[in-house]
Amino acid sequence: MCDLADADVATEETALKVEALTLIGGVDISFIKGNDTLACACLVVLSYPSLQTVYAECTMVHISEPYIAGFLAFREVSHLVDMVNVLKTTRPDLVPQVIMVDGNGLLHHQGFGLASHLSVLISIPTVGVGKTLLMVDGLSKDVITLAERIPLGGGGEMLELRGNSGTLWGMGVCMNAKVTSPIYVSVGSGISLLSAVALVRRCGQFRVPEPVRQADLRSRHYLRMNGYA
DNA sequence: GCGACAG
DNA sequence: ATCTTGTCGC
Repeated sequence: MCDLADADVATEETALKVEALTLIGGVDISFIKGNDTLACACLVVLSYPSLQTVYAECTMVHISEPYIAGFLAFREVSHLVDMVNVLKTTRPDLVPQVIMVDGNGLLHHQGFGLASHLSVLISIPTVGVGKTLLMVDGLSKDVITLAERIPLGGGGEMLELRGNSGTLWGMGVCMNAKVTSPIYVSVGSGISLLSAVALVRRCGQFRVPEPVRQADLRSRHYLRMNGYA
């Protein structure tokens, strides 16, 4: 028996071993209440496992595509790709081995959400982290209550997100016993679901894993600091 | 037709 | 996504 929390970060040959994991990235885009075309994109890099922010960049971006559930990638990826490319040329020493995205990966109508798009475009593994459940393949709110719940060390648990077809789209994850509402973890690419869940659970005690949380906090802080909110 | 709908 | 006050708990 092995504790899930100690599992490798991937099961493929190109396995990203935990021992090799030193940097985790996080991305998020925050919007302004009355503005639909101006937003702040943020990319952060945290040391692992200490979770200290070693890089944080915020940039105002022009949003040209509307928000349509299922098409989030068309609205946000280009800006996220830009930020990663800046990091690659500016601080190649801080390019993370994996990036957590505020959006789904496999948990998507076409099995290819924002996290999947980003991963492919930047050639870096990603983990999709959704805060609300995207109903796909028969998934619904009650699936959360009927789902098979697997207890995790630390008091948390993960809930299988299985659709009518039997497909395992992702996992509902509660960071610890105190967190009631789960986040929805799904594979972007370059990492297995169980490894993604194990990794997410090692990213703090808040409902949202630290990399995504930091990107969220910083992008919002940036907007306020520059007189938008 | 109706409901659901990541951020 | 964003708008909001107080409130409960470590």
